[in-house]
Parts: sequence; structure tokens; C-alpha cells
Amino acid sequence: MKVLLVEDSSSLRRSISIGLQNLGFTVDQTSDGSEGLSMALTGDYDVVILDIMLPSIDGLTVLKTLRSSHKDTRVLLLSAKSQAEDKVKGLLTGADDYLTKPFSFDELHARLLSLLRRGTLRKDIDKVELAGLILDMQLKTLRFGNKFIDLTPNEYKIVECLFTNQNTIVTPEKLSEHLAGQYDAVSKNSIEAHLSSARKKAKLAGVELPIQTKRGFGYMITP
Amino acid sequence: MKVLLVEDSSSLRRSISIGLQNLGFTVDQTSDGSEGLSMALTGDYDVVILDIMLPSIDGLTVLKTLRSSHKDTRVLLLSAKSQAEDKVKGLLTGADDYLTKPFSFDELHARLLSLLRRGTLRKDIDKVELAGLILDMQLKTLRFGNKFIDLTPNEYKIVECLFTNQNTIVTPEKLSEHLAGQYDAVSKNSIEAHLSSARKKAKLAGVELPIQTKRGFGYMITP
DNA sequence: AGCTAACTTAAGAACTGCTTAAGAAATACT
DNA sequence: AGTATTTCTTAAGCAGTTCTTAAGTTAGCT
Repeated sequence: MKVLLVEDSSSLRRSISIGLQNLGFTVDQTSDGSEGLSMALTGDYDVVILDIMLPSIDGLTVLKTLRSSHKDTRVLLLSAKSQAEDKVKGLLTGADDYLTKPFSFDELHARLLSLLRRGTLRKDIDKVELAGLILDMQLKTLRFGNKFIDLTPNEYKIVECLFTNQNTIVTPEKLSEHLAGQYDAVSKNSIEAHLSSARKKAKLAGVELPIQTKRGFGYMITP
Repeated sequence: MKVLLVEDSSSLRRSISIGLQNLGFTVDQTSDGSEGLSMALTGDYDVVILDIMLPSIDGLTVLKTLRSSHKDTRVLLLSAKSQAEDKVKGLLTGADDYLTKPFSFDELHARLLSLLRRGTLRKDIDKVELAGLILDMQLKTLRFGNKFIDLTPNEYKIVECLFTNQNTIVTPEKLSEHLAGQYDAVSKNSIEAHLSSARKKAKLAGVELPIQTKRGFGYMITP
């Protein structure tokens, strides 16, 4: 479990870092905002613990940049001020949680765990990337680079079902169930038509959907 | 973070005080009710930890006086009795939380943190700005520049729900729940009608509400 | 080659969400 | 309490989109 700690105060940074390391986390740390940003962008961190007040760039700006570059690492903001303005702004900018100084190490630890357990405030985990295609289950969108492939609801649902069932054959029956529920069926031909349309739209955007058809069985995503 | 501790028992007072100071709080303390009251009124404390049984003036009276002078410092009451009567009376008088002796230091600490968090949240989560539109959750108003867009309660609630859920799709079901509570649903068409009306009013004021409809899924605020 | 499954396309059917208006319900006022 | 006003819900029409269907085409397998 990799954590990036961006914190100005060296004493706090050291104590948090040591504490987390004792708990088995891998911790990278920096005191500088812009360095923190580039580390967050390039490194593959599970969580970034980010102080708001930092030298060079402040935490909120780091967070904003991080989010606008579509990095979906989870971010836990730290703030010395109890000013709620900060909190609101932070959470709106895309923070997943927020902690006001002073806080106990136990509290930090608890938040970190709850953040890592996916059952928390944000659900940016609901993203699947594959061959340059990014499926966002939150926004119900598929995009290739920064180009959005505009799918209709059923087209999207088919793609979603396949993206989330990589390495397994998905039968038309299963797709039908995914589209219409258990009691209302969608014809196989209808699914074929949707998928055809989705493939066409993707091609127009410059990609092939990585969906193989397994003749006689169904469809499969090739990793 | 400044804390005022008003507690009769000197041993308890000392141990709490030292514990909190170790955690980074600034702690002022007194054993006397009337002294505590004047300190609470003049000093700028984030939280007052207030024992109910005190010399000179009892804790509830201190609390009442504090509230009637419109000080909105958070107050955490301590009581030796676990009698529910006290608890109810305390919370009714305006306490923010209540702790029964004996309690562990960790428990106190946790309550304190949640109180500080709650306090800041409550105070300030009341405004969201977006594309020139300012949503004031305190006053339940939406305004564009200095022009108020006069929304009905349900229209407002819909806009509020969407403004506070940026970057996520909000389904009609969720909106319905937000309007009517969990058990009484509001029809989808009714929501559509409200939103239509809200959009119309905004347009009349010279803005488009930044609410996208994601056909087949719900609505979303565009950042 | 022959058979069949899957793909594609286009047209009409079905559906979705927006809007408007009118009656019902709730709220405020006298 | 009764009345006036506002707000909420419902229904219907409309425009635009999406889904399904069916027929023709392509591709895979033996």
C-alpha cells in the first residue's frame, strides 16, 4: 500500500511517516507542493495525504491539478485551519476526506483505512482503463484520450458489462439481463445492433473497441 | 485550537489538560463556574469542556448564560450522573455533546474532534459558488450576481442536491429521496416539472443553470 | 462450397425528457 | 375558521432520441 505524504512541517511529516511505516505502509514524502504534485502524477500511489498550506504551490492547487489530469488517486486533505471554507472548497475540488489539525495518529490511521476500503465518500474507483479507453462508471462515459465517445444508455451498458468482466466470456443472455433486468429480455439481434453502433462510434473516434466475439458463445475483452 | 476546560476535580482537570496539550491543543482551565463563564465570554475558544457540578455557578447555568449571550462556541458537557434527565436537559439548553463520567481520554478526544469537525462543517458549508451562481444553504437562496432567483422549496432542494453532488450523476430516485425523505416518493415527472421551472426562472434572470441531463441516467453538474 | 452465426443498415415503433396548463394540496393571512 | 395565495402534482402534447426489428451482407467454420 503506497502513500504519498506532502506536508510542510518536518516534525509532523516524520512522525506520520514513521507511524505509517510501522503499520506496513510504503511512504514517500516531500515538503514541497510542486514536487508533491509531480510525484503524485508520476508515482502510483493509493492515497495522497496532502497539507493545504505548503511552499511553492498550495495544497488545493495541487489537488485541482491532480484532478484535472484525471488522476483518480484518493486524497486526504490536512488543514491547520478549522476554517470550514477550506473544508468545503477542498471537498468540492475533489478531496476524498478531510482532517483538521490537530488530529491523533489513530484518527489519521482510521481515515486512511476507510479511504482505502472503497466504501467512502467518493467513488472514483469506478473507473476502468483498457487500451487507452477509460470507462467512467460514475459519469457513465467512455473516452479515448480526451475524446468522449458518446454512447446511448444501452450501448454504454453493454460496454460496461464487458469491461467489468475481462477474461471471461459474456453471453448475449447475460448482456440482456444487464440491460433489461431479469424479467425483461432484450433480443440477441438488438444487442448485436447496439454493439455494432458502439464499435462504429469508437472507430470514428479513432479506436477499435477491444471486444472479441467468440462465435457461438458470446463476447470477451482481450487484455 | 483553543479549548477551555471548566472542571471541579483538580486531578481530572490536570490529566485532561495535559493529555490535550500533548495532542496540540491550547488549553485554559479553571475550577470555578463563574470564572469559567467570564473566560468563555471573553476568550475566543473553539470548544468549552464544561462540568455540570461546579462551585459558585453550576454548569447548566453557565451554558444557558453563554447561549443567551449568543456565543456559539461548541460546548461539551461532562456529568457524573448518567441520568438521562441531565443529558436531555443539557442538550436542550444548547450543549453540542455530552459525556458521562467515567470516560476514557480517548473517548473525550474523539468527541472533541467530531465536535470541531461538526462545528466547522455546520458553520461554513452553507455556500457553494458555481459559474457565477451562488447557492446559500443557510438562507436557502440562489442568486446570480446580486439578482436573486426566487425558487420554491422543491425547486431549491433539487438545485441544492445537484450543487452539492458535482461530478456525479444524480438519479431522479435520489432527488426524489432528497425532496420527500425516504418513504414518500416524488414522481419523476414532478421532478422534471420543478427542474423545468427552475431552469426557466434562471434563464429569466440571465443565466443557464449548469445542469446537464444525462439521458437514461439522471442529472449532473458540469464543472 | 455450403451453412450458419454475426454484422450492418435503415425505418418505424417506443420511449424519454421538456414544457405547459389545470386541478389538488398545502400554506399563509385575515 | 374561512379565504387567498402559493406550491405541488398530474396529465397530455411535443420533439428528439433510442430501441427494435427485419432484411441484406459479411465472415467463420467444416
